[in-house]
This record gives sequence, C-alpha cells and structure tokens, in this order.
Amino acid sequence: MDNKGRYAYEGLDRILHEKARLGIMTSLLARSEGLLFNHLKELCNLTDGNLSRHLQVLHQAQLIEIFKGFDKKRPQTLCRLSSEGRERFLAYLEELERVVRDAATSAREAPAGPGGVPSGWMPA
Amino acid sequence: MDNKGRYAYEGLDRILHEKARLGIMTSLLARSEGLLFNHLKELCNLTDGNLSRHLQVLHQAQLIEIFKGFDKKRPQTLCRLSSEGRERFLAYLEELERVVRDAATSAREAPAGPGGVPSGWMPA
DNA sequence: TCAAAAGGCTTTACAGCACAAAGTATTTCT
DNA sequence: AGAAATACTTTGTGCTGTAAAGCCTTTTGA
Repeated sequence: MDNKGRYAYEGLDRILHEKARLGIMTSLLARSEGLLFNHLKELCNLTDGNLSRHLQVLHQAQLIEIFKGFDKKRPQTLCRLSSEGRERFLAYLEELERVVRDAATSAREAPAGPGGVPSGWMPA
Repeated sequence: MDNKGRYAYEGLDRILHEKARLGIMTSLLARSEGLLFNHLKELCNLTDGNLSRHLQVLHQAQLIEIFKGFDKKRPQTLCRLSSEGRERFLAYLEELERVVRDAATSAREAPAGPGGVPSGWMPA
C-alpha cells in the first residue's frame, strides 16, 4: 500500500484548527460587514480575555481585520474577515470536509468489529 | 438575537479535536481489526515519538485499545478503536459536520464584502 | 460632587500539550 | 564481537489556551 500520508491531513492549519477560533471564523464568515467584540463573545461563549487573545492571534496571522470606534462615548471593537482570511478559511474547510467524508465512508464500510482480545496478542 | 452560543461548538472534544489524533482515529475507524504501530505511523505521517504519545493519550481516555504481540521475535503493537471510542468519535464527527454545514451556508449566503475601512472606524 | 459600579477590553500567569531529540532494549547482520 | 536496524518510550522544551486580575473611562447613586 502506498497510502503513506493518506490520513495526515496536512491542510489543517494549526491556527484555524482550534475550537474557539473555528467558532469565531464561522461567525465572521456569516457577516462580511463584521461583528462587535461583545456580540462575538456571546455567539462563541467566550470570556473577554479569551476572545481578546484569539483575536490577537487571528489578527497577527492576517486572517482578520480589527477596527476601533465608539458607540456614544464607549470604545468598541469591530472584527471582520480579511480577504486572505476568507480564502484560507475556505481552504481549511475543504480539508475538514475531507476528514468528515473519509470517516463517514469508513464508518459505513467497516463493520463495528467484535471486540475481545485478538489471539496471539496481550492487552497493554 | 438569542443566538448565544450558536457558534460555541461545545461538542468538539479536545482529545479528538487534534490534527494528528483525528488522523489516527479516522485510520482506525476504517479498520475495525486494528492497525500496527508502523502502519499507522505511515498513514498519518507521524514520527515514532509523536505517535507513541498520541496513542498514550487516546488509550488513557479509553478511546482505543492497545495490544502487544510478536512478529517472529520482534515486538509489535496493535491499536484498535474501543467501542466507546467509536461512539465518541462518531459523535465528534457529527459536530464537525455541523461546523462545515454552518460555514458552507454562510459562505453561500453572505457576499464577500467590499473591504476598506468602515466609516467611523479606525484600523487597529 | 465624589465614591462606587459598570463597560470594554488587555495583560499576566500558569497549567497542559504537541513535538523533536535522545534513550532503551532486543535482534539481526557482517 | 561489534555495528546497524527494529520498535518503541521517555525526556525536555517551547508554545498556547484559559482564567484571573488589571486598567481606564463612563455612568449611576447618595
């Protein structure tokens, strides 16, 4: 079998492949005009500090843009997907789809298997 | 909007949501009889130490079973999905599918957006 | 009018984790 | 007998997700 690397999934970008950031990016993908800090915080069930840190990471990676403004007198932060961010996220999603398809296929084709200790082997 | 937590994806189990382990689990799902250490190593493009560590984690979490045996005189390690592992992985995959669907829907429905600085805002 | 609370984030601290490099033990080759 | 190969495991290090604490301004309340 030359299946070497068949399941390596190298397209799963470390920065994007992270629960919280996946949520952030998906939220932003739905709203091309951007989302406010607090709205994002609620959508993703994140704490202030947590969200702040993830936005920093995404911003440094050029995946999102961050804008500062005011609502009345209170500071506000607006986050928006950069066009590079959109592209890279869509690419990431394609790989993710591959994972899901691979697994679905396997689950369908391979029976659940009997369990028990295979003969000639010892449980670890 | 009561969309609170809409994009929190809490079903994304930390142990499973990891590039390398995703590959391992998907490989194992395809082969209910199990896979040998070295085969798995190739399929997932992992180093010995790396694979060893991930198997440890998956084993401690009861997601896989590990058996020791011999091929001629050489030690061999066989890895197999436990039934709990199969269940939990399938559950994880359902959540993953939700992510992909959410994103696909958004990408289709939301236009790419114009870019440029929104008026009244300052780039960070 | 002046302290106290609320809003809107940032910074800090730390535990946990992935990964690479080095190590161990046995076996086969020369 | 020594060297190389096989099959992993253990150790060490640097990164990073997360909670807790901090900071500054604005609003509220007595």
